Amino acid sequence: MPRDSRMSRMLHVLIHMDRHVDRATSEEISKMLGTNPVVVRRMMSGLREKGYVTSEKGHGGGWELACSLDAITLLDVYRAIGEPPLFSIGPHADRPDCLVEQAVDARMAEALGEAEALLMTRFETITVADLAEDFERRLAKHPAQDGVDAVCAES
Amino acid sequence: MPRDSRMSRMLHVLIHMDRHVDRATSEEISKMLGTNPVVVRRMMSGLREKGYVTSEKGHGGGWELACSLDAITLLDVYRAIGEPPLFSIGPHADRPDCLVEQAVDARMAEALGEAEALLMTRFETITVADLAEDFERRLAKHPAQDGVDAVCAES
DNA sequence: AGTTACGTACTTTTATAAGTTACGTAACTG
DNA sequence: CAGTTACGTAACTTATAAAAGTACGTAACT
Repeated sequence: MPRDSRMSRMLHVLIHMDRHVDRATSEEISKMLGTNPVVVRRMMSGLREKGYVTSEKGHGGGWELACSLDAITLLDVYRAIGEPPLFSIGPHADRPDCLVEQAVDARMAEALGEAEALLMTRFETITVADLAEDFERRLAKHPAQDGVDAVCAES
Repeated sequence: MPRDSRMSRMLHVLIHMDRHVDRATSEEISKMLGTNPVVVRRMMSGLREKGYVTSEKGHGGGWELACSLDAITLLDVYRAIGEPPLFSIGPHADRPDCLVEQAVDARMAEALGEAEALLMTRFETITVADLAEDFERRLAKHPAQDGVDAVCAES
């Protein structure tokens, strides 16, 4: 199974919307991400529910940022996309009968839980605005490519 | 894709081999885990390469523990099964052209890397013997089920 | 020689993220 | 108000990577 890239893609979109466009349709965003408008709507609906973006139907409709990027943390985005499973390792059975397995799984879960907690605190301290600044710094170091060309050539 | 449960299963096997049997064939182990002997050989081959178990062919052959459980940490087992990917979230592209994406992915990788590092240090401090002790404690609290019955009823 | 059991290349199955189709609804345009 | 644009969403299909399974080879013992 492919790895879940929704979080990375949503961050990508948020920064683009802040820096490069006032409003964008799902169609436009989907071209930027190299995907399909329906996929975009699906991914962005979680962000809308949390109030980070708004959507308008009909002529001149599309998506718009509803707040400043420094008001959105990576944790917010992670939650907005539905807190997908973090780890690709884990126990074999949900409720094993074997006591050995129970002991093994409990300790593994403990260690994984600590790692998850750390990741969540890291996500909480990073705002999307921080990432946008990272981007600006990268842009400054790539003077050869100007403006939009350095951005989403293919994505 | 199903979640990778090899680590949990290998720990399970190591503890069983220490407590309940001197030597076990892949066939026997596979019944314990509810799987196929080939799967067992594949999973255990990494442990053999690291010297934690030995295997013998032919009559009376099978698998045997080659060291004490307190000499094996969870990190050792994680490495022995080939250090599989830990996370099920990640970037969409391997080497994105877009500078926004690069900035996003870099920070995400940093946070994930810290979580991974923490998990590795936790794995390093836990020995398989620690898990075996956890198991003994659980067994003491379940006097109704005796011996092997409390172990791998189905697994 | 016959049997047991590991070793491994190759094939099949399965889980899940991603993508697609189809159709509904809301909002703007002329 | 008819036509067009664009989001909303359920249902279905595809792609892909991990895991499981099959087949056959080899080593070791009786």
